[in-house]
Amino acid sequence: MGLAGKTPPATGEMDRFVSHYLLRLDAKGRVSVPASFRALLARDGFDGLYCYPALDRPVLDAGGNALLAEIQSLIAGFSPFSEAREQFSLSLYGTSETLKIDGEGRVTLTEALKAHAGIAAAATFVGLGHKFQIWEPGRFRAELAEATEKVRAFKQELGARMVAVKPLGARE
Amino acid sequence: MGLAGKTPPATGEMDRFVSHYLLRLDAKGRVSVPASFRALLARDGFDGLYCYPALDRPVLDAGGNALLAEIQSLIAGFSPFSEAREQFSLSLYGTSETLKIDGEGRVTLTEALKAHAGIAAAATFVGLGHKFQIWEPGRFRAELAEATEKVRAFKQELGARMVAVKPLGARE
DNA sequence: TTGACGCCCATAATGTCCCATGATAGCCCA
DNA sequence: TGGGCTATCATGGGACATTATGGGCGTCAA
Repeated sequence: MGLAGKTPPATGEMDRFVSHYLLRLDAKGRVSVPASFRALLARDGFDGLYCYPALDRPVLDAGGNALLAEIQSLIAGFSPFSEAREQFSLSLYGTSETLKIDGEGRVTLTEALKAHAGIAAAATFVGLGHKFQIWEPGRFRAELAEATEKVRAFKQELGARMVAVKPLGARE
Repeated sequence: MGLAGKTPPATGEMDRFVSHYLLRLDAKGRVSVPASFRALLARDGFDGLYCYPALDRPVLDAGGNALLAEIQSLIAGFSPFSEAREQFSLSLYGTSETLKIDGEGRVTLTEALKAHAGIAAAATFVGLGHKFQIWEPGRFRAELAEATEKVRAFKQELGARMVAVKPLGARE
């Protein structure tokens, strides 16, 4: 599908995962998936939650068809029987879970998933646009601070460069 | 972005956020979004209010599709699974909120947003063209004074330089 | 049996919707 | 040109829906 509008978003609804939420796990190990995320997954036509441990950091990537499509295209980019393709398929598909979402909008993370992210009593769900991540709250705070610092530095550098290139009245 | 509008602006309507308004939060924490801003958001085809804490100052940036597009294009510049993309998404989308606008044109700022801007009892909405900002009134006054001073100085410098380069009023 | 997991209901807190009010600004018409 | 009439706006508050969370029971499999 194209970039142009599709299903008219309902009130305040978005076609991307945004914001972040801190949710607690109950005694049975269940966590509520934020309502806004659930709404997006439903609109995306995905029943359940596609989830896997991120390759290089202690966090879980999750989402619906949009995420699945991205992974698919990544793997499709490698030649059919290449070593790389096998490895990517194995590490992405092989460790993925399709979690069931119960009537109240909760999921139960597997032990492997929780262990990878270091999640125990609570989890932070963070929207990244086409997908979202699930972090151990403390680690999320640290990561957010670091990421924000990087973006800030980038913005300043960008701003400085613009001024250098267009000294006078560079109007948009 | 193009200058040409899409939907013909009605009488006195603008295709940019301009001017500033001081609005109070009610007991439930709601604030009215200035009517002229709402009209622009509606014309922009965005239902709700996209809002996030500014990177380097105690202010909130807000807007509709135009603002969203700006962020999206920044992130789209990084390759799908790159570290940079993940961090930019985390910081930009992760701290964003899509606030719902109620039937009376009000929004409820989240605690995180209010904390970042230092907003408690009132807020100043300031038009910045394709987006607008939400300030704590006192801070806005101070910032405005400072900015005005800077612009004044810059204008004088610019005027002097213009005279040197293009002696006679070369206007667009 | 003993869990692990599915499905159901209960509840407190929050968020959303709807209607009411006073103030303002714009408009029409004499 | 002035004077009121009305649509719009900012604001207040109550009623109701949704959310996150807790816990009860069966079922199916070790």
